[in-house]
Amino acid sequence: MPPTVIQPRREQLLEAAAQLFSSRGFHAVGIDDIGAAAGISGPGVYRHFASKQALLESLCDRAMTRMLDGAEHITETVGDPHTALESLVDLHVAFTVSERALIGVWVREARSLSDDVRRSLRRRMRAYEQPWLQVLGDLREDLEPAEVAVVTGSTLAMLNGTAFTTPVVEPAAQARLLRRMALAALLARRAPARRA
Amino acid sequence: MPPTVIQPRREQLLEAAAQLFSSRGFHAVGIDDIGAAAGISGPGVYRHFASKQALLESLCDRAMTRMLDGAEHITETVGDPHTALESLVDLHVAFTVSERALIGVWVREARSLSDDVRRSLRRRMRAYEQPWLQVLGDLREDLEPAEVAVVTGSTLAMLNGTAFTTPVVEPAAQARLLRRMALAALLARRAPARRA
DNA sequence: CTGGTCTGTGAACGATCGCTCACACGGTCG
DNA sequence: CGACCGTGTGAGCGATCGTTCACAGACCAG
Repeated sequence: MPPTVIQPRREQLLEAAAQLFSSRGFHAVGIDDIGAAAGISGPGVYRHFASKQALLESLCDRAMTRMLDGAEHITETVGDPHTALESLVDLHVAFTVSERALIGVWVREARSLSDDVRRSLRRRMRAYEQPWLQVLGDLREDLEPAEVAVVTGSTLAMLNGTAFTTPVVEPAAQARLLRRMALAALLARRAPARRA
Repeated sequence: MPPTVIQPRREQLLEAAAQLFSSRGFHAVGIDDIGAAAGISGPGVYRHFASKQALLESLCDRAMTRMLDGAEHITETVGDPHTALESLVDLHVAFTVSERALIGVWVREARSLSDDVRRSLRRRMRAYEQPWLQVLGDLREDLEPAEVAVVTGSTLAMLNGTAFTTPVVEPAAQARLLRRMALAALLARRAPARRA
């Protein structure tokens, strides 16, 4: 990606809104703030988006689309459940470091969406979790399906949680740590081996 | 008021605000909503709290106080680092199931606090994490202090994340699952043992 | 009864904010 | 050139909402 590319105004607005919504919250950000952050001011935003809600919807839709794009790519190409799980974890970890703002918006501001849009996104989210449930269900025959869902959801919550804290180690090291923790949490069975 | 009132009005308001803020978000909840949920309406809230902000501050302060109360109790009574870590995990898991609303408010609405209040709470949060860092630092000599902080923060994020999803298994089973996952994530070392 | 405090109410004010509108400027096309 | 269109602006409208205010009933003291 070349530095300082002149992005179209619409892309600038989405980028600015992602940052602002993620750091200050949807309701605390004004249209003027978003416009100003993108180089225009106030009502000029409405030349590119129908409403502030539409901006939020575009952001959440974008986050979900990017997640789904990668997830489908995994399940087709991998056979071994264990390596498939590792690939899923790697993918999501990479997503959390490259799309921090989008994750923050999705996790914290989904409540500000209209009911039907939120339902649609929740459905797509379940589709994203589907390969996780599939693979983990094969690897964890000690768990009920509902428990598999809890383990998956909690692991994703851990990874997404990095969007709320300012990174304190270099991204690569953080990614390695998160990968290891996620796999350990996903595969933790009863009576964990206490080392002497 | 009918004699159904057992809790003082102030407590009812805090309870109502916790539920509403957690489910709908601070900015999306009106003073009238809070009052109505507590049996009074509108400006009557201002007989008990100076402002809507003050209500949010009371809630976050309460969440932090309850967490800190238990955490100090642990580090004094336990010597073995491993059992101390288990106690810390058990305590936080119990907290996430008993105080879902407060956690949801703290995690998602801390941005709506004034700067000084938020700083004060962050400082107390670091105090809460202190025993975690201490104990985990002893158990994980393979990690830098910064990495210990990342592991601790990610684990807490996983546990707190349960406040965002509707529970799908019974609380006791969920608590067992979370406990196991948290300990596995905290103690996951390099090259996790792949069982044959 | 009189005065005071506590807790509640409805009405209204003031500020914020999302959004609309009339207008302006710079292209491109017929 | 004139017409159109995409994109920008400042002014302003309308609605929401946090907050204040004047007032009222309950209770208690003297």
